[in-house]
Amino acid sequence: MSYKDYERPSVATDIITFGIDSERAENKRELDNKQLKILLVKRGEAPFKGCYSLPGGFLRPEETIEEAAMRELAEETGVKSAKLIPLKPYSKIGRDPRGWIVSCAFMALIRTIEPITSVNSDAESSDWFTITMDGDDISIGEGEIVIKSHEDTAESSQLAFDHGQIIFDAFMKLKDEVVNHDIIFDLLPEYFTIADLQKPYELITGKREAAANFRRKMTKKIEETEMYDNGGAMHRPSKLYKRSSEQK
Amino acid sequence: MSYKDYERPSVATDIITFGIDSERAENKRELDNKQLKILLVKRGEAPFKGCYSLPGGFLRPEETIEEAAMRELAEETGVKSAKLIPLKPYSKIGRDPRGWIVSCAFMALIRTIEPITSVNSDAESSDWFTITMDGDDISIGEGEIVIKSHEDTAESSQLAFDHGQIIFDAFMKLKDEVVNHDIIFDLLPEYFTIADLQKPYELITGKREAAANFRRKMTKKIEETEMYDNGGAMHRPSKLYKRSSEQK
DNA sequence: GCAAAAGTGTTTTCTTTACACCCATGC
DNA sequence: GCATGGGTGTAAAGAAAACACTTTTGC
Repeated sequence: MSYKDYERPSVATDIITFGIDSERAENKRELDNKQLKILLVKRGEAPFKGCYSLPGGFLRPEETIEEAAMRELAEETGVKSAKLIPLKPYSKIGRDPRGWIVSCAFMALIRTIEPITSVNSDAESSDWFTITMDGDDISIGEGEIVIKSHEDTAESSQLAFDHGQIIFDAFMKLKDEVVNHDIIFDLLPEYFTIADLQKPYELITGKREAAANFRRKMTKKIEETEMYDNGGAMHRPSKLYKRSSEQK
Repeated sequence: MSYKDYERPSVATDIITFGIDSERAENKRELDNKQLKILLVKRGEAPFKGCYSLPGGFLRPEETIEEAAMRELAEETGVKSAKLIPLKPYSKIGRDPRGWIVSCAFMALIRTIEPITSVNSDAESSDWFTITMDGDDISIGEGEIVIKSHEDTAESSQLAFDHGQIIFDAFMKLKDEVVNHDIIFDLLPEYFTIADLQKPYELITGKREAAANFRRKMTKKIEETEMYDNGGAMHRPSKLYKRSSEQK
């Protein structure tokens, strides 16, 4: 019996894209409001029509899964440049009512959030949603979607398929990677202030850092430049830094 | 156009199994010789007939990829109990000469190395091979197979498919998990001495640890028992410890 | 007694934390 | 001047590394 005689599943990929959004503060004294956001699409077709889901789609011949993930992300959301990090395969029986579909999930990290440009036929609309963590529970948007760590996350939300589980797993992985590796830099533009670094760090790890100490912890990993940033704010302008070129 | 109209790849899984092997020292004064080993099978059929490869096989309907991995591991090598950790999907075009095959790779950790019992038709024989790391290069067996970090690992060895790459990626992941999480305990039996803990730790991280300091670093994570271990060795017997029950 | 490993204690060094304080900016 | 964040200094607390030393075992 050859391997070709086995039945084959469809292979899909789902992508959870993280980005940092900066919103100008109303008060010119204060810092920009930063938020961690993820990219969701509203499904325009069954199954789960009207639900939110992660962008994704099916693997095609002559492409790797990474290429498929980048292609789907661009098609459904217009995002073209991202760092891809493999998550894990999701293959539970019945996870997709359409049939036997295995999804290889990826996390994508982008440096700047651009307004959504492109939308293809599968998706009704795609948009950025704020994601926050409180303890081990995750909330998306204005409290619309909550993923509790100790529940069956696939069922407990307005999210399609097992995407609640994927989002939960991804957030935990992101947190782990930020703490143990230097993946936070993949969420920042080339030049950034130390506050640009600290706020996202805190949003993801869930821990407040003392500014003076955080600065020292990071100086090993960054280089200072001769540029300054001050969007007309009423306080001392901040030096711009970049990731140090060694030991990347 | 429905998703069903797309061509589908075959989905496989490959499993890299790590275990710690203890060999009685000849000198009754000395400690057991411990080695990190991985499980390879010698391929009995084309392609790559005669080459070594990771155990693995195709995903079947009505099972998850994790279940497929455990099933294939048991069928090809007799290993029945293991902790599975997802690696990543391997999908490069042409990675398998038989056709379009995507492999979801897993790492499996076992607590005790048993002699190989079962061998199915696909594999000519399966066996444990010592794996060592020197810098970023990895050697398998008695210097028979070497995987260099900066070469095209898929080509440079007697390993089938892209399994050299998978083994390399897995070792790096194992090292990372041992340093940053407490995954070393999944390679040990329930009760162990501190030396049982230290030697594997050093083999995987590639760093020697001072015994007194290593002990202190680990005491937070383990509990002592009232049992002692001394295989008739000419030195003070060691207390047996177990992983602490909290914060697992 | 001897060699080897088990285990404890102490000192030094480095890292993390907490907190006080000065600097620069726009209004 | 004032509020706010940028940035430096310093001391205390905690963790990691280095090293000396005692304990226990089988022969």
